[in-house]
Amino acid sequence: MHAYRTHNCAELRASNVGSQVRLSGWVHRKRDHGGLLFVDLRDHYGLTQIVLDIDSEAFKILDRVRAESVVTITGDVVARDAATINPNLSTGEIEVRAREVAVQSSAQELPLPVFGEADYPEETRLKYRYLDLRRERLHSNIVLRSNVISSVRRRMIDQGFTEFQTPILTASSPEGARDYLVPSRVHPGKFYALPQAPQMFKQLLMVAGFDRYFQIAPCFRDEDARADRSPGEFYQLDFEMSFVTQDDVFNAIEPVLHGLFEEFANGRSVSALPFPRIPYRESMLKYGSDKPDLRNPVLIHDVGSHFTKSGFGLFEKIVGEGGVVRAIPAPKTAEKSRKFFDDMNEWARGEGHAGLGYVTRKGGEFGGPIAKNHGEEGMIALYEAMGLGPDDGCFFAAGKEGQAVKLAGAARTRVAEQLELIEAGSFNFCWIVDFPMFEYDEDNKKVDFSHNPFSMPQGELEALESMDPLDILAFQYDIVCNGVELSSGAIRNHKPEIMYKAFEIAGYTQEDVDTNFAGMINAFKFGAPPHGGSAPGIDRMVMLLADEPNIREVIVFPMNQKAEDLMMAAPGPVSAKQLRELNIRIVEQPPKA
RNA sequence: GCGGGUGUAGCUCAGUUGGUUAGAGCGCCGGCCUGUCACGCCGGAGGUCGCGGGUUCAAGUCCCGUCACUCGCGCCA
Repeated sequence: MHAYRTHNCAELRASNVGSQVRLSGWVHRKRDHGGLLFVDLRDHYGLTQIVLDIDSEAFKILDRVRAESVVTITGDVVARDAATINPNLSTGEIEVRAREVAVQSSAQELPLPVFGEADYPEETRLKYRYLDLRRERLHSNIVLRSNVISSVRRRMIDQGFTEFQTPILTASSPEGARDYLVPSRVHPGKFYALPQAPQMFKQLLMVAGFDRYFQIAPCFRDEDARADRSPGEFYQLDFEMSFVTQDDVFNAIEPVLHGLFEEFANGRSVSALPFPRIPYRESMLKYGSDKPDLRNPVLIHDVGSHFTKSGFGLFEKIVGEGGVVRAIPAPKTAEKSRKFFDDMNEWARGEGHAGLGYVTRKGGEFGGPIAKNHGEEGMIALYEAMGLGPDDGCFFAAGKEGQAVKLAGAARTRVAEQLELIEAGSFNFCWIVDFPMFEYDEDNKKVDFSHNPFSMPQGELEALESMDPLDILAFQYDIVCNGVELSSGAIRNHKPEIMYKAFEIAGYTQEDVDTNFAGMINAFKFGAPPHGGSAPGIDRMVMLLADEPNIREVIVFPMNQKAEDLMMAAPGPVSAKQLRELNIRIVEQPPKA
């Protein structure tokens, strides 16, 4: 008989009754009846009930061990009485009557119970991650993650992509985040950077003629965390394709994402192919965001033209000064109290906005100061333009365009949450396309790249030379699901002369480009194919599929919000010897340990 | 860097207007129990109320500061 097990803890059935078996696992739960002891033995696969009689040697041993100790049980599979069958357990028709017990590892009192579904503080969960990982929800999330990754890999290979590994110790790449730096021992004073993404490498692989690249790529960015953004490191499905247009990229990756989400949807619906394509400007107007949640049916309207001459002086003034007025419908709110509308306004102020105006409507009757001053005739025209009904209320975000768009977008989300309008159980995908190539940087009073400087401008060199830079669009796109940005991508700029020109518009010289992006710009001078790609975030996809609100729930060993690993105690100090070898001196002592 | 929330037993939490010895459930320790599967019953141990200062006859509770965790803003395409 095998030293540890003949079966796993989810395997035994009525057909095994009569056989002698050996099981190993964790003591999940004990139920001591004095003369009789039940133990739920747990492993990765499931639970099996062990029974021990008071007079057995095994009883004395198991009676003493605490929950989460690891034991090996040898015994006989017996059928349960009809009355004691547990239908909630795959092994519920049988139990194992123990003859021998070996304690492989006994557990101390636990800082974090494994049994049950209670919530525990993040700090405890992270410090004792290996215990948290034994718990059902987290355990199955991590298994889901593994299944998602192998499905992605299979689907990409089926689409003709080839998997590569690119360097982890490299030079800074052109993403905009802070780099993680690694000091070089061999070159005192010089540093490697961990890749924020394998951007340049994948483009160089296209130059090298590999045609279709992908990688489940670790990416490192030294930026602060969010609920959907793990600090430090994350994984992308990074891919790149040669001789493609934007539509070719969409057509290649859409079936992968669609198939993947269908595979793990578990009854939830997935947007039909092809996914909707929404121009950036339209998205900012209708959804107030470049990552719209299409499960939310509320659409924002640009209504400034209704207020060029209005009894409501504030909006007239804002429009007159070049500002905008955006309306956010609040459908079927006739029965909502005044408090609902006032609370929304209060919330907007709390978010740092000047306020969120509103109009109420009940049975066709308008209410609120805006309606009163603007006049019924004007309100009817406004409602007709938006297609709103006799019991629909409406909120207004007014001011400078940037601010108003932001407020309108946030209000759209909040209205839908409050009114419970967001469709449950669906994955709604869309592409956001036609991002602007440049934007005006208010801080530095100059034109700068709005996203990736290596995107191909629509219209190429001719556009760069003839158009107002702020009107130039790029072959740059984002894929969004349920309001979560999965990734951005682009058709790349593979022509040095266009690159130099684009950088010139953003205020960089040819020399700047040549020094900072030497590897890539040189490569483009020796025959580069047109190419493009994208890099959907793996963690975020798993998060959506697992229906988890926090990205830590789908990462096996995550760091906390302050980018610390509480279990491994990282980051930590290093020895003086290590620092000497690296020619590094700490100039400022940290405040305290 | 900024703003919100939280911090009381190993864990999850309650604790009224500031008022007696700070409670409950789970877990732990001891005892009882032969059919439980969140087993049940009896008993027990376990507390720097995050930390520091202040107000007060009296502080878990009020005030100031500080720390930790977390959510958001900034940042991150």
